[in-house]
Amino acid sequence: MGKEQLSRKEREKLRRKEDILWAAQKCFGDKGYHECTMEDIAKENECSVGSLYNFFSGKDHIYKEIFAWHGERMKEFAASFVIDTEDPVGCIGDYILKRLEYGMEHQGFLKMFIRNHNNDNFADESLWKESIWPAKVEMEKVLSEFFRLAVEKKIVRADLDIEMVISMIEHNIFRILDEYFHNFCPDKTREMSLEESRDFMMDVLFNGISCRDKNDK
Amino acid sequence: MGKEQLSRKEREKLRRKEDILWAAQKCFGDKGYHECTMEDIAKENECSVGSLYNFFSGKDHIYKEIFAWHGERMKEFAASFVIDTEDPVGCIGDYILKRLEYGMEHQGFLKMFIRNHNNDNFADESLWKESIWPAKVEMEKVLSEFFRLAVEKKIVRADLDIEMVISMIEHNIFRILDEYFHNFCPDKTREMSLEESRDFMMDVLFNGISCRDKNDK
DNA sequence: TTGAAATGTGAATGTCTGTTCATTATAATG
DNA sequence: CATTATAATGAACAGACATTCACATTTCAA
Repeated sequence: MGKEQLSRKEREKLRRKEDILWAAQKCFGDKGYHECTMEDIAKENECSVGSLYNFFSGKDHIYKEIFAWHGERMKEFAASFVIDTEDPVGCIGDYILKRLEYGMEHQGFLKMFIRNHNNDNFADESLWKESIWPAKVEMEKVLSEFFRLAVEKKIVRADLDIEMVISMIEHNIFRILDEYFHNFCPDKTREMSLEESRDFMMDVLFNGISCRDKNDK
Repeated sequence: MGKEQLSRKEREKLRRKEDILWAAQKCFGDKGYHECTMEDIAKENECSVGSLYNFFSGKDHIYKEIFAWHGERMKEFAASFVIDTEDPVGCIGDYILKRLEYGMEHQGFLKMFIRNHNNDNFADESLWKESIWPAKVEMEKVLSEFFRLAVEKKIVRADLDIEMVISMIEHNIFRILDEYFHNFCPDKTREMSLEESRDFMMDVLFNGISCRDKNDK
């Protein structure tokens, strides 16, 4: 990303755009696309409704920009992984933890993401296909490579459909974040760190829940 | 449910109500609460908008009735399970398959359910708490009992938080149904029966993805 | 300090859609 | 068939909200 050809003016404008995106992300995340009004966003950003239109052509433009922004981020995220051929399982653990951390840092977006995944909001196929799908593919390629290595090293069973396993992991990541975000059930004061959640998930995934032959693990 | 104290009139009225619920479920499922208009529902049900108001007080009343209806169904579903103390794992497999079948039979509702779970639509807490939560609890109690037995019989590891495992299973059920409903990725012609999906999920869950000591399972 | 360009503002506008209701059609009854 | 009760209809109404725009405020170079 060429950065220094921007004048101060331009940089300021960009920053203000990102402020709006941030505020909007929070609103969309909390309420969903339709329940979130332009006034909500304006209030969250401490500006007037009209101002929003100085930066974006409309509500769905804002919505799409949020996805585009994170699409880029996710691609960078995928590209940032280095493969440690000695320890593919460690890499997988790393990957999962980083995904969880990203989710925690961007709650608003994650909620938008999950909702959109469930086809909600204005069902704009292109939004999904253009911004997020390619990034998702990149990320899954990374996992895929780790698993290829793990199978090669006979750490992971060779008889499984790895794409399925990856899909399970992806959904599990959302499940964990889900449980952090929602508090449907405040009676369970399940205080678990992201690391612990990750470890639990990997324990079950790799070792299974069956007792081992002798006693148990 | 006392059934025969209803006159023919009343039964007809009830049937027409259920017709509307069915049509509405399809629309809400396809489009989500806000994108689905009363006219959509009327069209789907082949009647006029005004007619809907002869049976329901408004749009959200219809929405809530759908949840209430399925809440009842889910409670019956939970109550219908008989515990085979000899084979808890078989029971678990049965449970999962039946859940998948129910999901396939009620796609519209399932999509509504997932959306609502993600806090979308008109965020009416009471709807969730009153109709679905109790039913969900009942269903999870069934699974819980199966697992208690399985642990007792030393089939399943005793060192795991079973509630977590159940949560994983529940989400996996949605994941599988999700993949059946959506076709984001039409290149994968992954033709898998519900049984196969269930078996895959249980294989991974019980045995894990790691290679066994000698070779593999 | 000044004036012109950029940015901010919120009341006014138009559209979309849930709801109502006067009217028409259908069914039930004797 | 005549009469009454019940249900269906869709045009009209009302409110919510995205968008616009005329005007106010700020910024900043000269």
